[in-house]
Amino acid sequence: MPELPEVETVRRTLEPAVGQRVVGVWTSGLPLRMKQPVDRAGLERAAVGAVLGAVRRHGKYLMLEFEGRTELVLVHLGMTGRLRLVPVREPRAPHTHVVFALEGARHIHYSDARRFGLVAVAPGGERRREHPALAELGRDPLLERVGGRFLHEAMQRSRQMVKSLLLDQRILAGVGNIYACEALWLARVAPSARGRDLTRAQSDELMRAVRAVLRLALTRGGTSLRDFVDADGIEGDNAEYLRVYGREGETCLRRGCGGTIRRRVIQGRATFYCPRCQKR
DNA sequence: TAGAGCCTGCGG
DNA sequence: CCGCAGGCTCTA
Repeated sequence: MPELPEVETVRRTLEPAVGQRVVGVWTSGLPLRMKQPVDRAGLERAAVGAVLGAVRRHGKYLMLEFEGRTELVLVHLGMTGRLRLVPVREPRAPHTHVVFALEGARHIHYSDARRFGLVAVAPGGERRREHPALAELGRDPLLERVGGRFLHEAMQRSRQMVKSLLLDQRILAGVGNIYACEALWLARVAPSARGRDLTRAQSDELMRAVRAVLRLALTRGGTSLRDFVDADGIEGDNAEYLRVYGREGETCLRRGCGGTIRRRVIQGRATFYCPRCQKR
């Protein structure tokens, strides 16, 4: 479900909880990603009794930092994860796996039907990369200055298709299946092109396109195709602005193109593109 | 570096 | 019933 714009939308809507003290933690006991049970004792150590100091994000990961604590809570939404600020007496929605009880009027609920997500404890500050999930994370296109030169060089080291390289979180952190398709369309690059075959100019263009589609989606509160809602339960509007994703068989929206959008599977992921205006 | 696997829910 | 889903990880 969630790529960078959706995760950033959740981060922003979670901000009202900053400054509030955590008074308790509850976990369902069911395992999340890779059948890892949530470390309830770790969550208590990291959060209970402390004030939420900040909610940060890198790529698709959220980091909850607590004042005076050396550890942080790492959250990844997987495909169906939701992090919501709900009224204290609201019952837990189905598939709720973690609750942070705050001393104010609202609690933080993490729910995740498919349980592909992650809620874990990691070292804080500079040592956070010691957590395996963060160790190899690449550059965040909206938090760091990332140019076409970086992308171009990273792509030289592989012979994968450019679509797969955009999804590789070790290069750019935060791009997922929807925005990879959208950025490739915007940059007029075929998803099946080898990344290492892109010129430096194409890499510049692609990097600009990546940033553009992420930024635009963010201004619309993210893309809600089925599951995504922000911390207040509100859906994003970006789905109506997608140019290729999910539009198989429709006419290409590029002015004067007239091609027909196709769908093909690349590395197990549905890939939408216009064979007419996206170059190999 | 493909492919399977992890899970549940939805729509055809 | 079947295929499909916005992600990641482990395996051959």
